[in-house]
Amino acid sequence: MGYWLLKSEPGEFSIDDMERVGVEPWDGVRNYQARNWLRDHMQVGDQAFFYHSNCKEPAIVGIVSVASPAYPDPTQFDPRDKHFDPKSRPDDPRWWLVDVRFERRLRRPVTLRELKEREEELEGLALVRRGNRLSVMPVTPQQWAFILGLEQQPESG
DNA sequence: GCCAACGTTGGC
DNA sequence: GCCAACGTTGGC
Repeated sequence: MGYWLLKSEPGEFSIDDMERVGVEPWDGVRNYQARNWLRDHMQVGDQAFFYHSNCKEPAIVGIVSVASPAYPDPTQFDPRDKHFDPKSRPDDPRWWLVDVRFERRLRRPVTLRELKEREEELEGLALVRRGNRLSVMPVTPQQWAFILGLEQQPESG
């Protein structure tokens, strides 16, 4: 079982939206490293943290699961879509996605600030590295378990 | 292949 | 809204 973290701007698509729709195509990823994780490493059934970025309180707020194998992101071929990529060809798609399924909310948001305070335990997690912009990143089983442990504690600091 | 310019991300 | 960090682009 693989573990991941997916960023989403709550102004665009929040955990509320995720819960309401149930299953969502994770489209719009336009970063090659993130694309590679999606396309080459995600497996159906993998678990992922749902992270709110670029907002008042950046935090992990929920858990989703991978609900489909990777397939070409249809928005790259739609000229009216803001994620349209004129250089991508249907016979050689550049951008891929998976469907994700809502699993649950965390008992409380586990904030970025809090995660950074525990950098010793979360060493290597891209999210807490300075300047990181990756929107799809792997999480180790140890990091996954540690963050689930944080969820069970009241926020400190 | 270098690297300056530019656009985007995302915390603050 | 600011701006540092980073990825991409394109001239050379």
